[in-house]
Amino acid sequence: MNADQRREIFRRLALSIPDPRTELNHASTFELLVAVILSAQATDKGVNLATNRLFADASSPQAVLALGVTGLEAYINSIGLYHGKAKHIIETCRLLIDRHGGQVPDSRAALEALPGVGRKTANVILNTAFGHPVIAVDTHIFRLGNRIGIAPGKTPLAVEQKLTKSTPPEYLPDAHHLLILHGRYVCTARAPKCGTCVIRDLCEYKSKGPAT
DNA sequence: ATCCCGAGGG
DNA sequence: CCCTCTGGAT
Repeated sequence: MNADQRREIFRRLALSIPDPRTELNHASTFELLVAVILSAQATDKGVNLATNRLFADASSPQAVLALGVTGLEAYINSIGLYHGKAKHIIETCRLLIDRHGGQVPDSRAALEALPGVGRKTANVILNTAFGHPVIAVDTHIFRLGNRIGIAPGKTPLAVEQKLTKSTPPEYLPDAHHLLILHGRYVCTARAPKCGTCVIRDLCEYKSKGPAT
């Protein structure tokens, strides 16, 4: 796939997705961090259902820490992997207070030092909250990179590096959300909606059905 | 490589 | 029923 094709793909995605932002409910960077930790192997819809109640009662590191693991679990036990996530979030709140004055840090190293925060979550915060031109490679973007052929790679990190290198600079800030939303609603894991896909003719996926 | 682990969709 | 959902820690 060449540079012109990549630019055309992002141009069309930007036209079809006018508001490329996260669908995770949040009113602060701290709330976004908690929501992104919860979103691992879970749907945004399910996360929002839990965080709507959680953030109404506890919207600061101090308030969430005060809930304790068991108290926090009561809000998030409808989400998969909730026990581990509760422990991580409580520990993360403690570190935010002890090391960062209760604020969410804006460096990759400091973010990845927080329990429950790996490269993907750190990249989401850096991009969404702090405007850094980085691309968080989640399950959707990993799938699209390989399926479309825009950034094939065996690991999420390999896909991220190819995307970072090959994405037209003007699309880098929004690339993460353009790709993830396209993956969520059109280029789905199970039965991709190739019939209504705006980049169908530029895609390398071999199993496309007939155009509609 | 394996474990964590609930809800919704096909 | 099986697969998938904005992964991370061990």
